[in-house]
Amino acid sequence: MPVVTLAGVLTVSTVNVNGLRAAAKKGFVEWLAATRADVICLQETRAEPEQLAPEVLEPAGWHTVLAPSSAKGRAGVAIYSRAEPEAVRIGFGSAEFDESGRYAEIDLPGLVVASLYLPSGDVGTPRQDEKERFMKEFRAYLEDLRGRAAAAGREVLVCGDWNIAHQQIDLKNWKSNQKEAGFLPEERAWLTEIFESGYEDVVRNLHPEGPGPYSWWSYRGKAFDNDSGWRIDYLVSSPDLASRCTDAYVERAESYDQRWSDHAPVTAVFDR
Amino acid sequence: MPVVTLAGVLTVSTVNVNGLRAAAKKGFVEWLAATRADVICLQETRAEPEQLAPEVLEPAGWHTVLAPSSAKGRAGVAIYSRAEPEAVRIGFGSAEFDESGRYAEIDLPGLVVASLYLPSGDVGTPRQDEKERFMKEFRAYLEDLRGRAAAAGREVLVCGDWNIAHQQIDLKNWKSNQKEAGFLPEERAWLTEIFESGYEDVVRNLHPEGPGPYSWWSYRGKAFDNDSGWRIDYLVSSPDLASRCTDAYVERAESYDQRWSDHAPVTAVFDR
DNA sequence: CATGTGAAG
DNA sequence: CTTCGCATG
Repeated sequence: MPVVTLAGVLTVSTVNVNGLRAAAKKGFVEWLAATRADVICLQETRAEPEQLAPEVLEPAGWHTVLAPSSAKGRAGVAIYSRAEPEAVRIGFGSAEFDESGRYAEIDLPGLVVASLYLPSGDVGTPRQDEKERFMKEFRAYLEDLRGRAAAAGREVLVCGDWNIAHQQIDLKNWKSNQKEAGFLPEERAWLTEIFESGYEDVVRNLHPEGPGPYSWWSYRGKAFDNDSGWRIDYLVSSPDLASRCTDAYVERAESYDQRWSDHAPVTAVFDR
Repeated sequence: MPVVTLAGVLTVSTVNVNGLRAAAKKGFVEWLAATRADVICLQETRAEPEQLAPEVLEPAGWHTVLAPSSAKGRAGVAIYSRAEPEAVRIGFGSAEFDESGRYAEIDLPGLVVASLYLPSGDVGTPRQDEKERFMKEFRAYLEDLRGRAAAAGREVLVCGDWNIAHQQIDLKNWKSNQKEAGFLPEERAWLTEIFESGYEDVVRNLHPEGPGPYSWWSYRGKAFDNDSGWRIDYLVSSPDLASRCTDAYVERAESYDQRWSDHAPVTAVFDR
């Protein structure tokens, strides 16, 4: 294991990069070089492998999995792992979504790690219907995954941009957003179901008090400077792994111009 | 007449701005404030009036005429004049092209000034057919214009991006461009006809020797730094006005990053 | 307000 | 290589 990681622990980060090409030019590469994470899940890569610079596509010391969307420039997830995956799977068995660059998972010893990019949705448009279809299908998949992983002696960690703030403490302006995609009652209830079904929100576990920590701030207006954010990026794990989480935090940039995405990395540390 | 202009002369500039909004941010506003021109013809404004900042739409001391295309973000011509026009006309009586933001003219005392943006064309595509249709219709209009203007006691000056280099001395790499739109034999012959029909190329009149002066350099490659340009922006005038032209030049930027368009202003000075 | 695409130049 | 429109976020 490379010396830069921490012995005895597993560190996992997830971040929606909002275009990996743009992020790479603005600081992602430096962040990648400095991080001590063992596994990194990316969302919204919005690139084909051929469009990526070598230091992004094949950074030294990392194994990379890319799952681009069949629609150019849209969605796309990736997983970077210092250890070589025992298996790689793209999609979750959905005819509609497996080519959409929204889900990939890898097997590591005793663990399945997934990168998820749930559709954003947009109330009153076909995007919201798409989000609902995805939620329904993915909910069933999570149940399936739990059983399969347990049978194989693996914990589960689904990291990504879930595009839903769960509770009032998960976004700054909850009152004005009750009818907006990302904080609809049915979306929140869907997350509640998942968290009551035996999956855990490891950041909230360690930070039961809000507000935040937020992981996304719109580029519009002064959202970042006002900390007018949303917590929509989660690391969702099976219970035993959750119980081994010793640290969890958002790597919020110090200033607006140090950002390389509208999301910040969310990182959790687990005892091995 | 404003003090910044030159007494006893009429100065006219023409420039393809390649997006007036972008140009305004990069230096067009400063150029406008500094110019001594009395009339300015713009092409490729690519904006609706509402999209323009006040200092561009209604600069102090200028009367402005905007002729946007009905296709958003495409083409568009404009005329800025320090004197109030006696009349304004958009289009040249063409069913196909009058809404396409490619022609506008104003009457000034003793003079008709027009801003023309001829289609660029692209060999082997419908764009080239469009260019040919435009050329045919516009050729007839020029004949008509000559007669009408003369009857009204006005000279004619048609300024703009004609998207055709006339002779070998009008582009750096004429050999490799003989089959490219903008230097096709039939396009060159069309310009020759116009110049032999009693319209004059005032810049070439004063600068019979080439190469150039070029007025456009592709953004691709190192065209500007290598002065690999084309002379496709012309001030085309009736003979009496042409005989009064005392100066004519291209305002080439000093360096690549001082440009605010891929074209440079072409300016001519006439004794009044 | 920002990232991509695609047409156009 | 650049502008702009549009879709998406």
